[in-house]
Amino acid sequence: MTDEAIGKYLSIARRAHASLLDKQLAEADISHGQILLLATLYQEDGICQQTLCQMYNLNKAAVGRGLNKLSKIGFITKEIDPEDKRKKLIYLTSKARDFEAEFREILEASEEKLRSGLSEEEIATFLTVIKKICSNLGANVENQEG
Amino acid sequence: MTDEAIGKYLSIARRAHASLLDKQLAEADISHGQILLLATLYQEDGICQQTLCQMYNLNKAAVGRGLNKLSKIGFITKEIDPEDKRKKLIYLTSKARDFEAEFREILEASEEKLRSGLSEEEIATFLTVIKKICSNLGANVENQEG
DNA sequence: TGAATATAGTTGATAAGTCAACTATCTCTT
DNA sequence: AAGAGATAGTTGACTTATCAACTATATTCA
Repeated sequence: MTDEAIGKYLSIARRAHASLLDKQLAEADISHGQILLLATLYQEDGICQQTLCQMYNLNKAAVGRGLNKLSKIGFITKEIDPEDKRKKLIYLTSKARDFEAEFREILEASEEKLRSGLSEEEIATFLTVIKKICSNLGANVENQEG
Repeated sequence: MTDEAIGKYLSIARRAHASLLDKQLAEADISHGQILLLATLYQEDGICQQTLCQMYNLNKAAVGRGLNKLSKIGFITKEIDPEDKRKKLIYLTSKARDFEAEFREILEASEEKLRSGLSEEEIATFLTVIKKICSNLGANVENQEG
């Protein structure tokens, strides 16, 4: 089990973080599965689902269902790409835009909590290592800024 | 989103790792949800479910269901603790014992894959940081050896 | 002793993710 | 142009996990 340590802590840390996010976003009717999607759309909307899959190494079914939840709370619309009718382009609604500042605050607060007591150097190494782990596992995460 | 980096990579790495483990353990009818439980029982069985909850900050329903799966494939039995009839003590079967060596090999191989290309020092820092993150998140992971 | 409370485990509802099968559209090759 | 194969998205079945409600047993304390 000593040998299993990295996998073990990935599991524990991920669950704990997801729980925290769920609590902090419960009022907004958002849960952790929608966070990466929404955060990405705040940076750039009008993208298609496949793009989101690639950015996070997420299954297309997971992306489709996550977006459906955002759609149900009126945060996004899907429009068929006129240039390729297989694709659906995802656009944020004004309701989503109104939530952006609050969303950022919540995310920043949770990231602060995660990082508390850690030095800049430790965090930098951690990020380098976890990216390498992702790539070792075949999760070719799109590098949108480092 | 730069600020969200740690949470993002925790999610990506954990999913990728779980997928890998599922593939490697599929033949044995085991999936990633049973790994921490089984690995712990190989170290020490005759413990109760609550102990497993505490070690991994896992919900008791999750532990109960994970153990039910191990029970279905004939890997464990549950016996009521004669000293406290609320508790059920979990024991490995001989079928589980027969699988131990193979299980260890699979786990070690997956951990090797995770770690490839990383220095001892990077891994040490990574483990220190992720443990700190767990504790920042309130996941008070029991320290069974470091 | 007996009532209130705490603890161990189970069950039901729900969320998030995987895989595989499916539809629809597009592209490539001949 | 037509058919084969690739790509985008949806749906169904399944796994892991959460929370809340429940049962059963233990403990505490009045």
